[in-house]
Amino acid sequence: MPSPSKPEVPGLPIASAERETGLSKDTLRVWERRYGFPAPTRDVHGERLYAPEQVRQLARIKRLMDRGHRPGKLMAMDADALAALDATPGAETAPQESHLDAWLNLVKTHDIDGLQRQFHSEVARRGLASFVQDVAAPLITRVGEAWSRNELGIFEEHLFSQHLEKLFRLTLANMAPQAGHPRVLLTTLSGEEHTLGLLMVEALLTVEGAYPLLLGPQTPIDEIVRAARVKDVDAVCLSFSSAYSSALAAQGLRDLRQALPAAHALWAGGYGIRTLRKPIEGVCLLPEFDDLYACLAAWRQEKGGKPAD
Amino acid sequence: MPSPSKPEVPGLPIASAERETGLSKDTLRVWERRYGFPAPTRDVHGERLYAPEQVRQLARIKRLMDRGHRPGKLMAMDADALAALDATPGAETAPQESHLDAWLNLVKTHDIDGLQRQFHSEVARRGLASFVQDVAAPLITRVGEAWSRNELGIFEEHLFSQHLEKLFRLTLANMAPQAGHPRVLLTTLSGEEHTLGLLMVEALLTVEGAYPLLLGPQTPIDEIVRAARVKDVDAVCLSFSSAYSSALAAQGLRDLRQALPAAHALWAGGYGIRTLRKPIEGVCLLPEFDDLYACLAAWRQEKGGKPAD
DNA sequence: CTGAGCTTGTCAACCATTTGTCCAAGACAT
DNA sequence: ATGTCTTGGACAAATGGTTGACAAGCTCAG
Repeated sequence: MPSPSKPEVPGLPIASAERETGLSKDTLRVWERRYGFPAPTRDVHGERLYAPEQVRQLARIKRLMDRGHRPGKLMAMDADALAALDATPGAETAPQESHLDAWLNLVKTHDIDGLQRQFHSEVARRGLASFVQDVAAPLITRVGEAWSRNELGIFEEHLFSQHLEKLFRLTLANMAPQAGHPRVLLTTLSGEEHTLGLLMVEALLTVEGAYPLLLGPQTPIDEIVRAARVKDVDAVCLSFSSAYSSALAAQGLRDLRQALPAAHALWAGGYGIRTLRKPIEGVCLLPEFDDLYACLAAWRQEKGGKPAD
Repeated sequence: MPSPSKPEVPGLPIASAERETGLSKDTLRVWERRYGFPAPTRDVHGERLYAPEQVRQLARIKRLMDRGHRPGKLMAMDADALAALDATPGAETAPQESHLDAWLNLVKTHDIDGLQRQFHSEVARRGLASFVQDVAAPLITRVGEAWSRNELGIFEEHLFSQHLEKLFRLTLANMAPQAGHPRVLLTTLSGEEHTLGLLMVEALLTVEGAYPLLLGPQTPIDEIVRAARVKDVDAVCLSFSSAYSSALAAQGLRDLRQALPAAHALWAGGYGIRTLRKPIEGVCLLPEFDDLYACLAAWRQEKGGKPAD
């Protein structure tokens, strides 16, 4: 049925071109007059007929114009040059600082409703990744400092942690499991109770299209090994809070590295390893969140696995 | 119910053809007179009977007209040429558009669970503002196009809208009411049923720290005026989908502007006003989402009001 | 930082064609 | 009678085309 000879569509009328490209009829005509570019054929009655290929190029030009390019330059380019220009991303955004103080006040005054709403609000506002790096992490630090300065009680600190945790669990539950790669087991060593670090890493991994497996805190080393084997993960990622002794962390990492088959990578993140000087054989240290991205990229390149999309 | 094998379908009367195709009786008759195309048989009394095949072709013609083609040319084509034209992709291009195609597939296959998860996931991933501009809006357009190409039924389109709406309502409910400025009343004029545009604007306003007041669709003009007065809003924002006639939109805006005290600003957004040429006195036209930001900034500067934080 | 000059989208004026709706008058069935 | 249908004529609105003008925005010296 699909005849080998293409039906060869004559072309789209100017109204269609306008709809498809978002360029007004006037503009289409004046471009033709000035630059000679959209050179549509004419039907028997002299009305314009734009070839689909032309329409596609016009739409591309429109997009580039919206990015700030000027028509005159674009018209002088051929299709290839336009395509090259089209593949260039934009800029990033910067975080805030004074905002954090306001939040600290919410914690101090036990305004849990306001806190919860602000959390949700901020996630929706800036996206999960930015929330983790630019809001949650700094805020946790601030709360810790405030606590050590005795401006906050344990009660407030726990309240804060619980609500932040609730937010992460709720948000992550709503996100698709993705089933992407790499598969990463998330846990902490015995003695490290803080879960928030794990949740933040889980969030970042999910956003990046990886497949995090949250095991919860305080898993004994032999159990971590068993879980890694059973779940066939690509990497094990441990989180260390600032309260954790860096010497203990180093020892634990060495022990785990020895017990864990080389097929599983071993990553470690969090404030607790910031003071570690020497690299540990076979362990990837991620003192900053950005290091996690680099680590992910490296794994994907090494594995040759496609980055999901 | 009736006999299972009944190829003997005499045809549909003109009233049915009108319902099926969306073309008025007058139009059907005048086409027959002028182009000779819909050539229905007649019953004993000389009344028109349209064959199902004809009705199908008429529906296709109607869809193509909605895409900017002119009736006269379409009538001159045979069924094959129409099918070819129907299948011609318009301006479909773009880098990450492949992503949108995946979503479109979810819609086509009624995978509502997957859709819902993907929605949540994407909001968390990129933040609400980016979701609105870079995902929801393009996706709505794509769904509309797919529908006009008959790749989607009305059922799928409604399912899609409902779930997207649900997402917005849930997300917005979780965000802080903010109580910021300006206070903006959101609604549509009578005849415009689409709510999604309003919800998207509500989302952007919320993110920007304004105070949106969602009134729901189809509010009569005098009621809008009353609501604006009672709720003491700074601006009224109307949304027009692409289905809304731009002439009607212009008239409605003029009428409302006249009835609305000058203290309330009047904004209008959506595809439906993209083709409006002349600015309307005292009305701020926002064909693109970015224009909303500019409009907000302008209002805040003019009012000298502090930007909420 | 400013002004001259170029760029560029929009609009007006005017014409031709297309096209949807309305109207008048008659036919027929309920 | 009343409502729906048919026919054909008339007409206003919309669309498309051409040419010319112009204001707002951008660029680039000075």
